[in-house]
Amino acid sequence: MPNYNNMAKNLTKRSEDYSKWYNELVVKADLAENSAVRGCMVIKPYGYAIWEKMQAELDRMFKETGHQNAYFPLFVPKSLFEAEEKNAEGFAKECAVVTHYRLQNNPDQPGKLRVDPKAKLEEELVVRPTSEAVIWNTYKGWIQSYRDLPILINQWANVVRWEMRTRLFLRTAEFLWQEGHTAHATKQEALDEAKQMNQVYADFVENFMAIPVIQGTKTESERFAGAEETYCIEALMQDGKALQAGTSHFLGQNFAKAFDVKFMTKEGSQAHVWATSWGVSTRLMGALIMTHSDDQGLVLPPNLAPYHVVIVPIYKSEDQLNAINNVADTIMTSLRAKNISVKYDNRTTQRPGAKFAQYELQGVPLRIAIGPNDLENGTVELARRDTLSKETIDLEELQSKVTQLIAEIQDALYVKALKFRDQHITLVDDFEAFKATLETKGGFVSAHWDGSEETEQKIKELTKASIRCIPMDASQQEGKCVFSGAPSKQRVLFAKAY
RNA sequence: CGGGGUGUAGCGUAGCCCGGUUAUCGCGCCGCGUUUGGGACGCGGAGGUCGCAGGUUCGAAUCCUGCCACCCCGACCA
Repeated sequence: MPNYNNMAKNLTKRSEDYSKWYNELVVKADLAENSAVRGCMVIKPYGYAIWEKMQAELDRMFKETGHQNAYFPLFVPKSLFEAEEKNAEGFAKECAVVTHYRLQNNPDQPGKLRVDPKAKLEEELVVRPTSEAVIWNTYKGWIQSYRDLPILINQWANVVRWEMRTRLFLRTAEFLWQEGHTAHATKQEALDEAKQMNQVYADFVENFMAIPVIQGTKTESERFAGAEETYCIEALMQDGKALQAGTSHFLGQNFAKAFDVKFMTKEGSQAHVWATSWGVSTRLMGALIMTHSDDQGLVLPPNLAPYHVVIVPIYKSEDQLNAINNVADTIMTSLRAKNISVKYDNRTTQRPGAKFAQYELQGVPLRIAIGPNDLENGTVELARRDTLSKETIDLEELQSKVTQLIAEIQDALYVKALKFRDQHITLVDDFEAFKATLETKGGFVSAHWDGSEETEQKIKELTKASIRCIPMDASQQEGKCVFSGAPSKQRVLFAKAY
């Protein structure tokens, strides 16, 4: 029996039946035998359906907060890319670069192609690792007056970061995400926007994905390249490692200055605009898996499940199947009337046991089984995925029961994850305990820090734990740095992270 | 780019040290039949450049050399 739990806890583990498990959602891209394009993933329909649910809800939330969608080019001319120095420096090591625009037949190897040396680009194009450069270059032409502000735009796109090492879901070479880029007349407005969007992420991840998060700010060394402040949401996975689930950056005037984006104020003077950017990616699907899944496979919160309920018929004869089909039709009509999505699996090519196992692997929240006994008694068997419990209930109660359970499961998943997370936040005041906690228990360690980058680095070297965030809601408290003993005003959260 | 490991059917593997019939087994796949309340069973069948190139040999999955790819650990990172 493969240990699916380990796979759920740690997506990086390679194991006998690993592929069978994640194959429900994605497969590793197998592009070409000697291709350098590795660490990309193919998102299969079932996995993509989950992503679409996430997209739809985020999109709704963005629009509710006044944002609009737009789309910007994939290619960034090198000269634009390097305009904001810190940003360019931060991403330079992981850029894919287009140098040519044409292939031709290879005279030395008939039937093969080669890059046409005459088709060299005058200026190389960087495949966007993020879109600040392209977008700010564009905003420059859109902004003249305070009347043009704010600009509140989001784009759904793919980006490429040529990481040295990739991890399925968590760090693929190409990934899907959304990136919001806003421009404001005042510093305060931009700060409020960055915080607001971090709050939107926190709400989405907690309420919709049932994953508890901690909001905070990043230390300078963990900050986004080119940002003045990075807000983040941090989640804890079942294996005790932290995962950065989303970030929202206050960019100050760095990009406005780099791209010369100025506007005329009400008072008639020229000023640089203030900026934010914020994003979440398909990495959230990794967070979903590593937070909720168990030995039998995925566990999906109802909000994200491509279908809430699956109906499996159990029959011996064709007559029975026909009778069950009728009952299933009635059930589907009744549930769909309550906006519950239902799949009826009456394939004759699979046996019930195989179907049960498949839908558990897929994490479908509720399963209804209808068999000969149920036909006789006017009942169905209702099983929930999160607790793996089953009960027999009357058909008349089904609609209300399912409606109630869907809300209950969404809630139960969050509560369970929250309990686990809270049990894995350990307050620590000396370095020995700090190390011991990380070794034996994992999770977040809440400790005092003297605020110096040097201490942060040393701790990382010694324990592999980094400062995940400086929590936003933490109370001020006098203390001594867990490493240096220097005075500190607030605890921060350390953890080993993905 | 450093340190370690692995490449045999769609997936997972045995065989390799010690060279010798037609390359092993399981899952999956196809056909027929019996089955169907938790991943069915029986019988039959299809599927292989043994990572690639070269060498040694009467003979190479097995030994030698070179190359390539992938995995794990580091540095990098959402």
